[in-house]
Order: sequence, then C-alpha cells, then structure tokens
Amino acid sequence: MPELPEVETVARGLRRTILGRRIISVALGKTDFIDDPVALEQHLPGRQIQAVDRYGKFMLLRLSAASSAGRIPTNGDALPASLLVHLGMTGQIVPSAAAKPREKHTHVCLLLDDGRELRYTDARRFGRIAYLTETPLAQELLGFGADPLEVSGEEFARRICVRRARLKALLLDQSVLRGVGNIYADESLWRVKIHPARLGAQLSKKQAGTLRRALQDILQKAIVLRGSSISDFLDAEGEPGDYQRHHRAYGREGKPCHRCKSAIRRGIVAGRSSYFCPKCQRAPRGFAALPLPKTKRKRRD
DNA sequence: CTCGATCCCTGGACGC
DNA sequence: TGCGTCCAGGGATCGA
Repeated sequence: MPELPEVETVARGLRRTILGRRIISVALGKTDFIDDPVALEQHLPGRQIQAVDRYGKFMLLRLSAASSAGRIPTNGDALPASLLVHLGMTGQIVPSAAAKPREKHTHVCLLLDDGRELRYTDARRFGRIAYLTETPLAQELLGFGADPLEVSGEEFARRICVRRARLKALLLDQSVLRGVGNIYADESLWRVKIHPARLGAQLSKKQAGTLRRALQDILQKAIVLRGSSISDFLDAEGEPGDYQRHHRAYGREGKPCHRCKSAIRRGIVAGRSSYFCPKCQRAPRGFAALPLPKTKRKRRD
C-alpha cells in the first residue's frame, strides 16, 4: 500500500541513513520489474547518493557522476543520474548489514561504501526500478499531475470539477494528482461526506476546496504517523507506520461509522474496492454497494 | 473522454 | 490438515 505518506516516510528514512554513501557494486535477483537491469549493473557503481526525493509514489535516488579510482568514464557515467524506485504494493527498501542474510524476495542489493547493503525486496514485484539520466527522467515525470500537498485550490478545482469521471477514479489518477492511492482517497472522501462514485463535475467549487483541505490534512497527519501499515508496509528502518489506527473508512466494512454508527460499506468504484458510509456519503443514483459479508470477524477496531 | 476487462504477481484468507 | 480458489491492488494496455 505505499502511497504518498508511506513513500515520504521511506524517503525520509533513507535520507537519514544512506545520504552521501557511494555505491560499490550491484547484485540483482529477479529483474522483470526493472526497466533495464543491465543499466543498473553498468552505471550505478562509483556513484554517490546525493539526495533522496519523492515524486508522487516514486522515490528518486539522485546520483552523482561516477568516480571510481582514476578511471575516466566514457559511457555517460560522467553525468549525474537518478534511480527511480516505485514500491508497488509490497516493495521495501532497507539498508542492512551486508553480512545479514537476505530476506526472501530480495531482488536488488546495492553494496555501499560503508559496508552496508541497500536492499530492495518485493514479493509481488508490482514495483518498478529504473536507472534514468536527466532527459529520460524529465520525460518520465512529465505525465504526472499536481502534488496533493502543494496544489492550490484553483488548480485542484481545475483538475477535478471539469471532469466527468468519478471522484474516486480522479483521486487515484496519477496524472491528476500524484501520490494518492486507495486508502487516502477513501479517507478524504469520508471526511468530507462525499461518495466516491460521484462525478468530478458534480463537485461545487466549495466542495472541491473542502475536499482538497481534507486530503492535505489527512496526508500530513499520516506522514507524521509514518504512514499506514495494512499488511506489510515497513519504512526504511523496518518499522511499521501508525496511521491505520486513524482510518475511518478504508478496510472498515461492516464496522460503525465514527460519525453516525451506520455500518461502513464497500463497493467497487473505478475498479477498486471503495469504503464509505452509506448514510454520510450519499450515493449517486444507480450505485449499488456490495452486500455485507455474513461471517467475518477478524480485525479489531 | 471514460469505461470495464485483463494482465502482471504472491501470500493470505476462505471454502470444502 | 490440505488443497484449490479467490482476492488484494498500482499501473499499463486495449477495446468499447
């Protein structure tokens, strides 16, 4: 589930732990989620990790030009580059002692100049890793929408209120807003009492403003609590986040709404499970929630 | 432009 | 207990 707050948490952890380290060597496992695995092996060694940025759900490891002992780079390694990392559903990136046994599903190991290894594990391999020089990187980032934490009221309304798509689809669309996923889309819509299946064009300017502020507030609080750990999200220190305790809609099917006590319901919107309060969030005509499952008592809360 | 369907992938939950 | 099946979900892609 890494969405914006989780990715931001991981990026902050990496800034604390690996900034300034130089990459010595690269070891790869399965590579079907890597754009060009050979490029990693060829171009990463000798480069220093100078910054860790977040762009939506992507992390960007900013790398210096390569500088290994006396060798003159001839293949573009004299220029800075970036390693683009998307955690997908189950990706984790954690520095650990090189001697420590590798976890299952470890697919990328970057040996660092302090003896540690930066390890990327991803059971489902829905993540993505790409080595990109400046121009391809800029090209890559072109297609993304506004940063939800920075977006102005004007721009938010411009991106949402003119659209005929459902709000849930718009919030999840990375070309509209970068970084929002299923959890924070549902949480912000619950907060402002708007149903996920409503259309963007049905939102008034005022509602759009309310939604934007709710989304920002929720994302910021989630960052403070180091994200939501649903199944297996761990930050760069291997620690879970705490924001899942504050969820009001996501994953709470059948549980009482914190405002009105109605049972939270689930429905499919934009192809994704969406959680909402059937009373607080009035559904558009024709929208059918899924029937409540009979037997299922697992999660507390 | 927007939709749904399909695929990718594995682990965990569920049903028998 | 064990096995099969379904589902989760971000993103790409394709056809309607």
